[in-house]
Amino acid sequence: MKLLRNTLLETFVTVVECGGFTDAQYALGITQSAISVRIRDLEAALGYRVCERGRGGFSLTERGEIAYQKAGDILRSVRDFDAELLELRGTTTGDLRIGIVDAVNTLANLNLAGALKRFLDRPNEVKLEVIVASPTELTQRLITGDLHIGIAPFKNQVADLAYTELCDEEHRLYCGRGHPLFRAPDNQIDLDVISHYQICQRSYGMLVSPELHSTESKAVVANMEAMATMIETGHYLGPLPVHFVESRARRDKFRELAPEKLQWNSTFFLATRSSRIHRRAVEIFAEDVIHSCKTSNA
Amino acid sequence: MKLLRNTLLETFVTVVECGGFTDAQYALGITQSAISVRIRDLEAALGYRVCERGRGGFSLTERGEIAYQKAGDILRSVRDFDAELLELRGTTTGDLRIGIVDAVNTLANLNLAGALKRFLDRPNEVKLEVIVASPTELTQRLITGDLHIGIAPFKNQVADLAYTELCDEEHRLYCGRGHPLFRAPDNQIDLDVISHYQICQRSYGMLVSPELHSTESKAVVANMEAMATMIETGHYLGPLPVHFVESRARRDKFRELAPEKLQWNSTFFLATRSSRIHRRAVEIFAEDVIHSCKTSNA
DNA sequence: TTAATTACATAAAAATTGTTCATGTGAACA
DNA sequence: TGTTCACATGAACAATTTTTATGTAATTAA
Repeated sequence: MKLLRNTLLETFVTVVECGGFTDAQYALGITQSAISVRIRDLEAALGYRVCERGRGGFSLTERGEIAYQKAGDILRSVRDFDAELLELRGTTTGDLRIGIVDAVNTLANLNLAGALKRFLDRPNEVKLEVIVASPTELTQRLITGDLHIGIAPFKNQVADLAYTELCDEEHRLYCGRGHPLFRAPDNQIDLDVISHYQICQRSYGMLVSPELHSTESKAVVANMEAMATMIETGHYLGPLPVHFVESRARRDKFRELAPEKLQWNSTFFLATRSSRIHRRAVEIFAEDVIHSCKTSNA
Repeated sequence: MKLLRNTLLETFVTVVECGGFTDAQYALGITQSAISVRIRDLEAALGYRVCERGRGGFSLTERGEIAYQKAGDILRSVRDFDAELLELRGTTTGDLRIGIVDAVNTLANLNLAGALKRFLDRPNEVKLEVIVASPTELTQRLITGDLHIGIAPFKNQVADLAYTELCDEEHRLYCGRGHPLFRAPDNQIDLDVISHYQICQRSYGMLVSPELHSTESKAVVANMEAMATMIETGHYLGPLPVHFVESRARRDKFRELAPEKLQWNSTFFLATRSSRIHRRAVEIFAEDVIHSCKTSNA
């Protein structure tokens, strides 16, 4: 590398260490005449002679001695400087603010924890920040630049953001222990029966089954844990992601209703700002998420 | 002179400081295309982009920011190095970066202007730079080599720096026109009375009168002008250097409080790095300051 | 004393590097 | 929809650096 090109000083130092021009030409890989010219130029620039040479032998002058010491010092710090700037080539720095919806940690296909591990395992100095919010809020904060990356089932996609499809999340309708339908036989449950009961909805309108659309719901919830709690009361039916129920050993507390007829998917996307050029950390983490998602689905 | 020729870094730093290529071409005295090529080469050498540019505006990338900081550092030390080697020739050259606290220009005993005149009157090619900062910041920048000489009331002296005492600065407590004490007769003012009023303090803890220590102050100020302004409001008492008040024809706007009991000194020092061998310019200017200080006190 | 050798200097030619000029491009603005 | 701005790019030219070839002075060997 040659950020600070410094032929004169390097030549001088090498010549001193080789004890003359003749040996230095091999060390430097140039001809003896080139060295002669370089030393002449150095002395012209300095305004004084740095060494005595010729058939009589090689020796530093008094000032040349001082110059040699100082040249060694500066060359060392220049090399350090070069190394520091080059190291930036591999290092990722800065803040990385990621926004997700709640309950993604059990979404096996997405494997967010895996992506984070992958990202953090590489050498970097990134400061991570993860926030949980609704898709609508995530969209807003991505546009303003408040977030760098959003992971959610974005249903209404906007032009300012770029979306990459990640995986599907399967939802079914559940009821809790105290609910009239909890012990009802499967064959007695159909859409018509279900429509007689209160349904608890998620507050952002993307997890609503089209079949249940007509039912007016009195309970609205903005969080997966809250939804589970509402269903556990036995007063409401409600949709939950399958992975959410299965991962928490709660199968005995919930009952799937008409699993053949009532199941629907929401698609998860990774979103970033499309306009501005991304920072390395953003690009790399996006790749990590997409990679770990593919791996999980394979 | 250019012992360490370094067009790329210098171009980069200049471009950053000019906020784009277009202005930098005048600062550097080359065409815009040359700049474009140089920045391209720099980025090729580094392996990453250092800045975003174009019609959309100029901005450093994340890494570019770091590179810019480091480049500035190395360029400073390279200039110092050049100057050191050149001084062996006999003349004084290079950068001389001096740091002072604010409001020293009216400190008669120090006579900084006199010292500068004396220095500049001698034949030399030194490029002067004077910056104003708090003693704490000056200490920091002296240690890093960012500054060559610091002049301030250094209270906490560190081992890495060498201090030479220069002179004392006398402080007294003042109030402004609108203040209740402004027209109070002298014999009614004592420490007890004073302690009932708000006192505005300097943010670096060296100009606080020991007698006033107990009083809790709600106003803190980092600059002498700001202190004067606060006192002029009539809401605060505050310490000011005597020379500051007297030199500005402001005696009628301020009133000294208990001048016999409340006066205290801060001692000004000249500080340089003790470890490293000084450059001629540094040594000579230090001598000039000390000399003009002695002359003023005589 | 003279010839050979060593260690470097120098001039001219060749190669390399850097700069300018003229023109192109794409984003933002009117 | 065209214009302008800020930079990119290619070709021609200029400057610098290196090599090649040769010269010179100081030693050393004969």
